[in-house]
Amino acid sequence: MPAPSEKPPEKTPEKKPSRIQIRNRKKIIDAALDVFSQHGFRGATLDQIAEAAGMSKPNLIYYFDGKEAIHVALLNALMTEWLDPLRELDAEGDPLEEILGYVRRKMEMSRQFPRESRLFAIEIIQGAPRMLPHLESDLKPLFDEKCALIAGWMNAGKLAPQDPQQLVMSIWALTQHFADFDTQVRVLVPDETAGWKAANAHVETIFRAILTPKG
Amino acid sequence: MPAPSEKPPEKTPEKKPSRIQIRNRKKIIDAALDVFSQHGFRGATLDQIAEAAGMSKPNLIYYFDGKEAIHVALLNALMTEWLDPLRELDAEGDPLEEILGYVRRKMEMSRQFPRESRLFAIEIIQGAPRMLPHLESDLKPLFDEKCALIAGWMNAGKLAPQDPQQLVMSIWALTQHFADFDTQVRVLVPDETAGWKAANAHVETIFRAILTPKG
DNA sequence: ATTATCTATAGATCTATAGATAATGC
DNA sequence: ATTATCTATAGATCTATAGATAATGC
Repeated sequence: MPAPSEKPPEKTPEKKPSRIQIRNRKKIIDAALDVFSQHGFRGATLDQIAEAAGMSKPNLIYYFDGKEAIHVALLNALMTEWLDPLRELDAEGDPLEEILGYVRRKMEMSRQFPRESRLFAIEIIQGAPRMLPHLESDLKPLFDEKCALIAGWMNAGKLAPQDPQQLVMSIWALTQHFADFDTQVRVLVPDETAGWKAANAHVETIFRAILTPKG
Repeated sequence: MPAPSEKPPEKTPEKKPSRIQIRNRKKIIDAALDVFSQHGFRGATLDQIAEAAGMSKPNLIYYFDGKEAIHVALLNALMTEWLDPLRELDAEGDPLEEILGYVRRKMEMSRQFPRESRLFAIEIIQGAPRMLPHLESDLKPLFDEKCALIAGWMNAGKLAPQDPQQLVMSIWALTQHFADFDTQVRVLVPDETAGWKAANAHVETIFRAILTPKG
């Protein structure tokens, strides 16, 4: 057994960041969201991020260890809030309304945060090289927990029985489509306002139809 | 009015390509599909394509005008067959079975041709810089035509009434999800065979539920 | 004193071309 | 003769660093 150390057990001796640190790291992360969500990791350049952030390229590297560190920091920062709507699925609520509420929140996120949706989409399509650990450690347990909750609701006869995993993935597929494939949707349904309204209604119809327990 | 020309009206004096031309252009396009579908246009390099095609980098440029020409040729070559399942939607068939058949064909394409699905997905997510004209000229007319057909079926009481545009986009969103987000699906539903089976069943349930006319 | 920013540039990577050589088709 | 392939490399682009200068916080 080692002798007790003099030092208190401070694991990371990081100083607290200054106000400028905080502000500039945020600026960089937001600029990185713009650039990475549009071009993917390899297609994005530090020049583009620096331009979008309004600072010089070496200054980016002053705040982050490099291009990859910026990307990882961005993914980390967004992952938690991206999963919040699913976390809010409440075992105490009315099952059908809980799930429809989740669907509505996801649609709202697609409308308000399309960059985040596209960032994750590109990363996953490309094999999630920098996000796979997060999928395993963050997404999987939450997914399993909520699938079990939904399965319980089905067993109690509150929802039409079906594969809970497929149900949740269907919600993602449908809601995120409108953010990720916006370019295509705008070609086919030029009226954006009417399109969103119709999309919301259609998605709600789908899940009401398959979830409402029969007789 | 110009005097009639001596020459016959040959528009493009291209010679017919040799067997080697055809074989090598195919090899390059297939290699490009591998690389572009995984990394997107900017993230892909000619080195990777050359390696995948088993030929030297300058040799790629001998067969195509450059990186962008390869990408465009690839998109052109795939667009037609990618839309074939939708073209097959037959006005003479049974409406519900026609649409369920289309859904099954799309699921089968996601399973068999995930690279093609991802190639288009990345291109569209990034704003379709090299595909927007095709969306307007090829996809849009076909989409409008088939939406009109579906609307007719609904008016005739053969299908439950709903927004045909949203219906078609829902089919795309759900079926393509399993190809594009395969990495995530594999984390959440590790058993691939069972996963596909459940996915097929679930997607079919959804469209049967919302399309079957009431009463 | 420490933190933040800038200019200049090294070194790697990438697209594309030049120009020579090899293979193929009449 | 024409088509196909290769080596070598020019020129652009990109990430990251070095090292000097400016701004900020006790």
